Amino acid sequence: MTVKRRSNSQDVADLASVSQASVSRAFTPGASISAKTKAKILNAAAKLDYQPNIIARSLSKNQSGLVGILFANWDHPKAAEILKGLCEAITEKGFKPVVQSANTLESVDRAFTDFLSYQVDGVIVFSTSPSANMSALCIRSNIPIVLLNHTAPGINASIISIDSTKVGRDIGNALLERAYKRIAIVSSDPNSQVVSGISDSLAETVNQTQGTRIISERTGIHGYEAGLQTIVELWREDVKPDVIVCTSDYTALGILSGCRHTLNINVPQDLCIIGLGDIPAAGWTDHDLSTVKIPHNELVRTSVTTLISKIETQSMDPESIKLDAKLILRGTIKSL
Amino acid sequence: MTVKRRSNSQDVADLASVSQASVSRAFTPGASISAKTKAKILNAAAKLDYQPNIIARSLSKNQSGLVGILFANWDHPKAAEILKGLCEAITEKGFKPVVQSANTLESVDRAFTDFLSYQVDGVIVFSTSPSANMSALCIRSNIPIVLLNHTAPGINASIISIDSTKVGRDIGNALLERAYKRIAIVSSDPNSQVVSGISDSLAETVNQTQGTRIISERTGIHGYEAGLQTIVELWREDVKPDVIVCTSDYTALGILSGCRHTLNINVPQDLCIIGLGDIPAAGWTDHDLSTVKIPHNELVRTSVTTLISKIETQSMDPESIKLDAKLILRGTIKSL
DNA sequence: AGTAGCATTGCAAGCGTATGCATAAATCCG
DNA sequence: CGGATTTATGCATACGCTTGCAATGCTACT
Repeated sequence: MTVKRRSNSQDVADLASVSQASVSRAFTPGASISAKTKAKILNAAAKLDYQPNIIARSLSKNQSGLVGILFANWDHPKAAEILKGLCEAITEKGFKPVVQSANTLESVDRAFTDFLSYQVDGVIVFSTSPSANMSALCIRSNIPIVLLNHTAPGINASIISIDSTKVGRDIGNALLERAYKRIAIVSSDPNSQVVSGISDSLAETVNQTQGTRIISERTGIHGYEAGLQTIVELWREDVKPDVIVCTSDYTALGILSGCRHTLNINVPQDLCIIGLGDIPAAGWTDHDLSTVKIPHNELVRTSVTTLISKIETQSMDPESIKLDAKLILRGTIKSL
Repeated sequence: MTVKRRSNSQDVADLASVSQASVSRAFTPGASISAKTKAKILNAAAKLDYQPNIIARSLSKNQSGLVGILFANWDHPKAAEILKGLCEAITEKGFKPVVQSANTLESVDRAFTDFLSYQVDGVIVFSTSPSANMSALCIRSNIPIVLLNHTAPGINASIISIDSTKVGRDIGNALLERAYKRIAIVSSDPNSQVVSGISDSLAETVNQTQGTRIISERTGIHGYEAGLQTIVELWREDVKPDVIVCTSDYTALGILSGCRHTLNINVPQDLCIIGLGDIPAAGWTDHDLSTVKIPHNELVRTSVTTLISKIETQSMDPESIKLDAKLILRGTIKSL
């Protein structure tokens, strides 16, 4: 079977007896063309099943309409939701998302190179751990970049994240009000700026009150099973915490399960548990986990809006936007 | 600040004192070029921070290296994992994934049009409910299309899915062996071919044994809360099921929770519960849900491999591949 | 009617790369 | 060493579109 060639603007022009340039203008919003010829052209185009070749358009307009999404944090409980949001918002703005998965540092590097090859107009990065080369890549690339819920020191990119300082303060205050004393922090990624922002501000808040303090901090704990194991270990210590602040809901649920089924710890009387993320399971009556609701939708939309506006204004000035995350108190913290 | 223009092959050619054509060849694997000039060119390219403009390449090669992913089923528990797998496999093959979210029928249509505009070389569709226009679009588009775990009647596309007939038979046999009698089927999407494949084959299997039968079938039930509610409703009926086959683990977990905490139903003695998907929570000791493990990784890899091979061989012949899904028996079914 | 002013159209030159063809250089073999 | 063959390079064109510029057609006003 012969491959049927896609028809191009010249074909349409011939059929409509106009110049190829007019066909182009018929498909360019706001171009100078009379209603009559435009109709004639659209008609012919429909007959030939023609639609503009965006690749070719990109070449002459020197912008591809492609937005790169560098996605590293696939384990994030809301990964799908976030990616969906990104893709939809990008599409809505008239661009197309090109997704690149990146786990290792080299792959980040390669991903950026690839993006540049594809002439993407901008890049959104979703990754918890910052990468050293990122900074260099941003400068070299000369296209706007937005980091989603993730900061990196001295980077030439816009940053959209939650206000982790406020989250830490809110948690601290909630704990102080309820006279909890000994706080343990359990986190996954030791390099996450959001996590360290929360714990720093939490520490600062509770340190103002005599007798309340952070007694231990564990990192690299990730997921339900790891949580289960962690609570067992923590409970072997001489000084046991009466609060566990956990930077992942899944881990927090593992801890909670360990308390209830393995160790018979009375939650929330003897131990308060606070997660992060507000995954659906956190709200299930079985668990009723206190947690922090992260405004993913807003984060996502803000990222895209910010990026696109930078693309359209050709601006490279980095911007930093912090959104509010709300502390949700459920059954795993004493009620006042 | 003046925008620094990206350097192009001509710039490199000038710097290396060769023709532009040679630069092109230096970046084309297998092209006719001497090692010496190639080195000289790569050297110059590095100095100028040059890399080929793939958009321009696409134009002359008449293939973009883009693969469209039409993703509708974002609620799928493994959505992120699947999308990650697709993106990585596609990248690995030297292509780039362009992701398009599609919920409504019109958006599917628009997505395809957009894909064609972007000259994608092939499309992978992940969606449970088939769309009528899909078929027409496939034919019109003249590019290979692969449907992932989703079939559609008379469609001109390759289909990669689990062997739902075998799953239904396996479940049926497991139930017969344990002398369960009254089966209820609870499913989410009434249009899913995989779901109907399972229930048809399950019905066929159990119908061979006197006294065992499917007593009710409910569709449109989706998620944990819906499951909770469904079991309450089912338990108000005169004839109660002693098996619930549920085409989503989340829903199954909701049902299970309802049994244990609300209705005090003895699982698995009085009621057997079987889910679909084997999400992590299904394996948690709290739940210990019997379910069907779907080989997502294989499905994903097979889809991509199939698509890419069709792209490379320019073949449009649809292919249908069925992979095995394993029934996993845990605490929610009687042990033999 | 004549002309200034504007809206519309066509012409042609790009955008950055690939590649067929012709030519030049290198290699081989007797 | 010379001619035949292979390999390397350059030239020029094509890919499908946009857009500045010039030419044309039209409207309105004096």
